[in-house]
Amino acid sequence: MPYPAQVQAIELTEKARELIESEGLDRLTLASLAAAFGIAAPSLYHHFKNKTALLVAVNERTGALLVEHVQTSIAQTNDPRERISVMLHAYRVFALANPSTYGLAFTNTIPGLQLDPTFAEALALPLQATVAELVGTEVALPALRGGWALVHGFVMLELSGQFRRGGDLDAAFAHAVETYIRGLA
Amino acid sequence: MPYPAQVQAIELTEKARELIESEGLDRLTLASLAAAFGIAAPSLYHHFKNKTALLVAVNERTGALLVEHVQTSIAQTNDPRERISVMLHAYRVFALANPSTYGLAFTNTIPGLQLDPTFAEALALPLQATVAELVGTEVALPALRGGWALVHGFVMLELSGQFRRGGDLDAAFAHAVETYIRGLA
DNA sequence: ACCTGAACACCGTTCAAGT
DNA sequence: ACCTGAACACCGTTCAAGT
Repeated sequence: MPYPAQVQAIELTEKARELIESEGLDRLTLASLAAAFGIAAPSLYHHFKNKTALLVAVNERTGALLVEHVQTSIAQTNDPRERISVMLHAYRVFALANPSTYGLAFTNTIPGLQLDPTFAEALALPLQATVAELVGTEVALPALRGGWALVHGFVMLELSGQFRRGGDLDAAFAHAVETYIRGLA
Repeated sequence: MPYPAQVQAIELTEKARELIESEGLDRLTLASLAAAFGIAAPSLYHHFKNKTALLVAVNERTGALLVEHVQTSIAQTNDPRERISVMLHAYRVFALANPSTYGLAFTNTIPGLQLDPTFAEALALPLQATVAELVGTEVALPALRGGWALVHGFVMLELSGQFRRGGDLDAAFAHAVETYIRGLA
């Protein structure tokens, strides 16, 4: 017998993303998510295999939003060095604006939560040619990885409150990015 | 009435650290830890306020081990650039050898788990003078933070399996470190 | 002071029964 | 096909009672 679906996987994923960001990951239970749609917790198993699958979907959404945000930022300029700089800064802005879900996407304390393999590629694609232009095709990949590591590490240390000796973190980040790009020459 | 203690907080912390590394964080329950000492789970509350307090203790131990490992490495050389390079490489070696506990120390998905504030200082101390020698006292702090961000980010991306386009990761890391140090000039 | 068994709250998950 | 209440397993935590 047909039964009108009261909820869709995409809505659930988006709501879960919002709840993680507003209430914290530990406050997101299947019961609380279901309650937000007026349904019971077991109903969620018709849309996701289990809670991990739901979180994986959230991470894919986070990755897509990040890629989108970063890609729109690079239209601003054509100079190779500035393009890299703008992209790394845009990346940080997104991470700081979405601390809980960004952190979740890269955590290794919860098993089975890896981001989709195509994510890194989508992120690197618009920059690969630019970087190759600067350092040559051969070292373009390691150079990109270093830049990614720099932003990711800075943001994660920031978000876990490790920079406690004061100082302007915006300036420190800008300095780190400049230093790395200068070293690429 | 006196009752001989069957277990000490330090032993519990160390065993917890080992279990997290060998079995995974999700497999460490208070019952399993207690069972490893032949006692019951509620007994642990005489040594730790709750599970979070136990994990904080584990993180402090991880931080101490990391600082120790990194500090012994820098005795090898006196050249400023090489000192920084050696330290960053030693840092990565430790993180890769202790993936689960290193990740736990910097996760932001579990509330209340921040590392002791003195940790970052202990880590920076032996390098601060060296870096100042290279870039001046004024930018020594941001320069250090950038270096820390680079290693931390690289290792975390490595550990969460984000570098999936092949290539020699050891070489990529060495390249990133060289690039950053070159940029410090 | 330290340890225990019993009990509780919470949460992910399963399932037979409803529409 | 989708949803539900009831039930179960697991785990962190509390507590009164033991040594």
